[in-house]
Amino acid sequence: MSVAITQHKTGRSTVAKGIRQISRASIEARILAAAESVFAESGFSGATTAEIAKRTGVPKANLHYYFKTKEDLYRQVLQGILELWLGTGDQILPEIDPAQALSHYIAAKMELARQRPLASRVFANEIIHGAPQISDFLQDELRDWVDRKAEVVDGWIAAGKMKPVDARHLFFMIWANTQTYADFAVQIAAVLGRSQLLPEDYDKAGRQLAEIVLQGCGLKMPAQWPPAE
Amino acid sequence: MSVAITQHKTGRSTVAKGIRQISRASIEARILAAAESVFAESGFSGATTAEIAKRTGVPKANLHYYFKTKEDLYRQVLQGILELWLGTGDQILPEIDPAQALSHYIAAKMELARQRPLASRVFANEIIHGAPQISDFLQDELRDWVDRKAEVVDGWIAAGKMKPVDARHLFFMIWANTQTYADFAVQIAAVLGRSQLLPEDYDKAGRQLAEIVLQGCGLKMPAQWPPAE
DNA sequence: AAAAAACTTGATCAAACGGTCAAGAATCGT
DNA sequence: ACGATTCTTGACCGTTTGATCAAGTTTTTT
Repeated sequence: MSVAITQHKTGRSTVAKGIRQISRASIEARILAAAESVFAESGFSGATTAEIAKRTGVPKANLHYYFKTKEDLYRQVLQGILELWLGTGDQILPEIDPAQALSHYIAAKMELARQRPLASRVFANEIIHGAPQISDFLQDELRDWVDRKAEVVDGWIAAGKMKPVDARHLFFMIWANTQTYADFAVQIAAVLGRSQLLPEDYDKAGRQLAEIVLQGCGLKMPAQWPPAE
Repeated sequence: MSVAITQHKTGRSTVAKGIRQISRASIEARILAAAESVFAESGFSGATTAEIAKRTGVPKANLHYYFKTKEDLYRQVLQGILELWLGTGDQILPEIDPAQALSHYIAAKMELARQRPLASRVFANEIIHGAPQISDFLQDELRDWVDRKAEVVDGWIAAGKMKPVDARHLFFMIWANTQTYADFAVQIAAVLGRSQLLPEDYDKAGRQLAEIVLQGCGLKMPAQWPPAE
């Protein structure tokens, strides 16, 4: 019985603690989402904690309860974005067909630009202003990532599967092109005479980028576009 | 004699006025240069008039004598940058060979990224944050520019001089790739394991971009790279 | 030479902002 | 049930910043 009670108690408190954790995680997530949109719109300096609090729907003091400083909040927003960055490119492996791998990567990056343009803009802003918070990430994780992927590409080239190109600049090309449709969306929309970019714009951009990149690497477009999961 | 005196006076005053204008233009140019670097580093919100004044070497109050407000100064910095933007691409004309025209354009844009990275960053920052100051430019001048150039490209395609590609997305591709080496220089340098980008990096990037773009358009690289003026 | 115009600059101000605090409300552990 | 912990919030504070001003200096005009 004491065991039962203890179990009951333990069960109750565990559930309660679980609920509190979920609730805490939930409000933190809401703050982070609001912060991402404000940082994307205004940059780090232009963003105000008051605006982030307002979009979250909590008083400013409450926001500072969950995130000590604005910089702290900004770092955590960036953290989530960096995980997105390295999360793509899992198909770039020696045993995969290069045309398949590259078109898959391009499609995934373009999809990210379409679905998470705010994240892309926060990232871009951070880099443009000298990457004060993420220079370690760039020099360590990202550089390693590129080194590994470049080895794969070089392997394809050595095996005669594609034309010789500089693998690193190839990645820069794919990054630049896909991110430009998130970061510079207003410019592209203006030139296209639209108020905002449409799904078909991203689709066309991704397809043409894949066509030109693959062609430039001496590869054939896969029959299916966008490539299957 | 009165004529001579008058001439002398007029001469003196004209020269004096000329000197004053030159002097005024000179200090304004120094302020604009300092402002460009501060806006590039910190964005519009992050930039302070105190820092701009400090880099110019004048008291803050003096800066406000020449430029009424920070926004005013920012607009004039942008103005100069927009003129750079439209100043390239003069070789994209119906009668020019497409391979020649495109490789020339790519080289010119890459050269701009190398020589005016601050300008590129100020521009990028403005666009990322919604282009509050230059949406008119994007919708009018830039859109017209692209419309005209796209017609030229479409003409080349119709004449069978190059493979059919979407001309607008082709320009977006060139812009994205060249500007990325200015805007994201710290990221690219980090991935390449350098402290900063070297001339040879820009050179390699430009050459590979031209190779891939031209190949993608079914064109041959010109014998000479970078192309002659 | 003297009045007018243009320029310089230290001091100052009001607004905005990041962050704190204390007091209270809600929830949790036992 | 009740003390302890966690959370909420309006009020408040020190700093930063864009901008102004007034007093003075230099240059220009006549």
